[in-house]
Amino acid sequence: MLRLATWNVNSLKARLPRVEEWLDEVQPDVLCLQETKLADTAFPHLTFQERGYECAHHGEGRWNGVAILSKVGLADVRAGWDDEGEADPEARILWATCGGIRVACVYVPNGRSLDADHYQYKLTWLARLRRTLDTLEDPSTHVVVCGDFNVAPDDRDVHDPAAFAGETHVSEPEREALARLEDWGLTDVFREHYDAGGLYSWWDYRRGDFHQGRGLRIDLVLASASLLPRARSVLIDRNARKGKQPSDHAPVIVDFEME
DNA sequence: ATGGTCGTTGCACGA
Repeated sequence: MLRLATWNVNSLKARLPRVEEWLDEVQPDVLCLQETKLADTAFPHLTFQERGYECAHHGEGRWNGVAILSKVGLADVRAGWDDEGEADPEARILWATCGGIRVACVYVPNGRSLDADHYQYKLTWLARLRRTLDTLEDPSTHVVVCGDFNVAPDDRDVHDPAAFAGETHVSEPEREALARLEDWGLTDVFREHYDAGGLYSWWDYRRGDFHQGRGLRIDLVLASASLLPRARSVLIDRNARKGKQPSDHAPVIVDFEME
């Protein structure tokens, strides 16, 4: 079994004790982290090496930052876009091959508001991700694209769809951009296993939203067709959202049956 | 109706 997880930790520096505790409990083989908010030189490699992980980090310092931790190999690491276009001004995508899976760890731009430049950046970013998938050398490879997509795929993933009208994370262009990734051959593993709404991965720190069950499901594990039938279980670990100094996101864990 | 809470080489801004 290969246990893969993704978790937006909202600052790895602030969250390191929680991440260590969680790693010891859950023991994923591969962990993708978003919003490390660290420079590469500040990444706590030793903390993870002690637990048997090889790590790759793509950071910029204050904001963003993505990492992949793996106990099952970490090969062909690529940070940022692998195309002829301009470098991304923000550290939001990292690739590595782990245990026979080509893994992309993504932190999709938030978008802020529908009229913001950042929203256009979000749409452009997602389209560029689709084009990157189109250029993968061997389309038969097992592929996982996981992370914080900042898009709720459908209204089941939103606690109050009416209240979100006109906001980011639920707009049709974003959902279409996500659907273009799925068109390539990726499937939202959680949705493949559960039809129910009301299961979320992010809750605003304010207003007691977590306690009140007001969240969004925006943290996704997308798996290629070859890998999808190997997913034995998928879980949003909402326990990790409880207690002292939690991230505002919960990890998503998938167990894949591998050879 | 409004604001609320986290994080950051913080004292405003992003989420």
